[in-house]
Amino acid sequence: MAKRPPSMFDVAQASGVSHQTVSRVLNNHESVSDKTRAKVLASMEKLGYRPNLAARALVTGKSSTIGVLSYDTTLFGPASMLHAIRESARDVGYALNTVTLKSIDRESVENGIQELINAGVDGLVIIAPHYVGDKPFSNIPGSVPTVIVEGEDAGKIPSVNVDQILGAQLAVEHLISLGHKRIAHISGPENWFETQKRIEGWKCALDKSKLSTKSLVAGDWSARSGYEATKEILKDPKVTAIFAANDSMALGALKALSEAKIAVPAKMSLIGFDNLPESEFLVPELTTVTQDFQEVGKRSLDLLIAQIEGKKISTKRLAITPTLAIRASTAKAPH
Amino acid sequence: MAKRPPSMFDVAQASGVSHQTVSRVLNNHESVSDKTRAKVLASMEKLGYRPNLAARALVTGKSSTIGVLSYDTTLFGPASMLHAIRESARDVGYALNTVTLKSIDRESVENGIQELINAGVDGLVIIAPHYVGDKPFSNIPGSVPTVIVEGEDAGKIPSVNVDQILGAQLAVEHLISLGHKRIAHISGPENWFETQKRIEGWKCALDKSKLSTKSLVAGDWSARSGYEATKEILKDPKVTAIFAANDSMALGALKALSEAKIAVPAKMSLIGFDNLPESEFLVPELTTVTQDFQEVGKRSLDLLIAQIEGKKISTKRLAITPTLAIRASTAKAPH
DNA sequence: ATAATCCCCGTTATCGCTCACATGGCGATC
DNA sequence: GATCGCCATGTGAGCGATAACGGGGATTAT
Repeated sequence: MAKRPPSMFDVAQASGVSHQTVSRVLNNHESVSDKTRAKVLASMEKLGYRPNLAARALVTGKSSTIGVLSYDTTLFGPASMLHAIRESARDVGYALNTVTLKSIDRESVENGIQELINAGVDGLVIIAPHYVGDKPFSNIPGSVPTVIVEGEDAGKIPSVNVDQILGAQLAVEHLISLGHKRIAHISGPENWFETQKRIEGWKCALDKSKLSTKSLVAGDWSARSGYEATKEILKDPKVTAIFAANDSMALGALKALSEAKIAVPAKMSLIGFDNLPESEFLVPELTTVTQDFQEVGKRSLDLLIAQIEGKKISTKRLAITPTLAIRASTAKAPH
Repeated sequence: MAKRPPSMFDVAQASGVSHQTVSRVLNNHESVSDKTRAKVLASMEKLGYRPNLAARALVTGKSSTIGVLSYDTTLFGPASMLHAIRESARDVGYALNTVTLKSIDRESVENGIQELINAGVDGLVIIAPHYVGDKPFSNIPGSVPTVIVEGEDAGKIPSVNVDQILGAQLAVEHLISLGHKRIAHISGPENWFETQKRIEGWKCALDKSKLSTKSLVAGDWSARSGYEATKEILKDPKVTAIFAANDSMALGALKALSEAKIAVPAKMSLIGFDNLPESEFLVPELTTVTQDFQEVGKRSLDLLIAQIEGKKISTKRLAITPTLAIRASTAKAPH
């Protein structure tokens, strides 16, 4: 027999004031004398009063919830991002309503967005690492504050991105500086935003040094795909360095190289992307690019909250700078 | 100028019925003629009507949201679990409100629970891999349906667990069957539930075979800690096999063994726990224990929904059976 | 002493929905 | 043909909070 939990009226009655005064205390309204405030707070404590969020949401039209649309959250990147966003959101008093997509066709993206909007979120964070075709996110009502993370530009929606091109350039230029001439790339799946940017950075760095041979094999972020891709790459004996678009694929590459009895870094240099906590403990320790997910999460939430609170936003495009962690898997080119 | 979105009354007016009829259509109530139903649905479509969840939650007292209390969701285990729960929840029409804990003292656990309850969740999934001291979760009102995942028994709260003891036994017995006599264990942090269970399974298996030497070093799930722990273990030259309590630590162990020039599995067998997607591509491929997180998530949600809907629950303790994935990192003991 | 001004607090309406109950119509029953 | 009963629909209340406005009492100004 769960009896009805105490409402404002119960608290009001218990402390001999009106429910409105209770509401004022709750919202830290100023025009309440210290004495009554204390009285009300005492009654709230005594009765174990908890405000009913649904009722508040109904009347204010604000749910104090932000919606996050994401993709496979078992992957290190999305998981870290989500975690960072959650932490930031909690700090500013927002709950999270997360929808994860299984596939990323246009329809499921729109469904996910619709679902979140129906749930009454105050704002939207879209972790959109894929290209979804033309007019993405067209069904977001203009009234819903939105931030896009790691996604393609979508009109005037603010976005936060790690500078993927720069990250790839850092990696490849490091290899070039070590004297490598033929640097293969294991990319992510074609329809990912990050994939394209990293390819672009890789190509750009090669072009800058007039290295025209660009051997590219696409993976799917998994270790298995890195393993397979590397076997493919090894058909060209001139390749002396591999830039994998993430650490998992680099790990798979390591296995393929080991099976082919090609020493890393003596005969082949290898570089990854993401800096998994484990990467430092691979054999050999993996040189990789570090993205500050924490920072991305924090920044995107700042941007979102600013919109929700109706503040003017100065920067619409925020780029986070990645850094290179140089470790043992890269060395001077052989010869 | 965001004008007010259409409400039931708008739909009612547009289709010439009462708001109550609209409500009935919305909730698939039977006593509505096909003709009016169609008419109402058409108006809803035309006006772009979306039910206001907050209003519904207010009057029904149900939010169609379940709360999840979890720990560091960047770890593979919790992340997978969370993902599975989210999928299952969505399938049955529930949203998720997740709170992640930074530390796991009793107070933050209770705060987290309180926070979720205040938010009006219909049920609670507590992923509680730690021992939190006595009377954990004591502040959960009896009226809030709850399921504990991977946690210690807490009175009459239903729980779903992977059989960690069995998992550890499988691992250790596999090593024993290969002739290993001295099998060291790298455990997780002491205050984790899983740590204790895996230690128990390890000890139990050793006892069964009358192996009395039990060298145990505690790690913290990280690759680094596995690396350090292994260096410690190697001080005893009689150890021929290591059972690490998760794959990340096993990966760290691999590095320490490589540095000590101890061949795996020729001189040392190594076994992990979790079966990370990457583990199959380590060098050598890692033998490990597989937990079906998907299943755990699905089962726990079933249990929760059953409670929410007031059904009788037959099983209060659900154990999921782990399996052993035998790969290249384990082999016959040397000599 | 009277008017003006604040400060505190109460009254009433409202958000969008569901629940409990009332009502009208039509066929079946005797 | 009057009674019953069921089906389809409407009416009114109320969920628990905030918003807008109104009003008494003490303080200050005139």
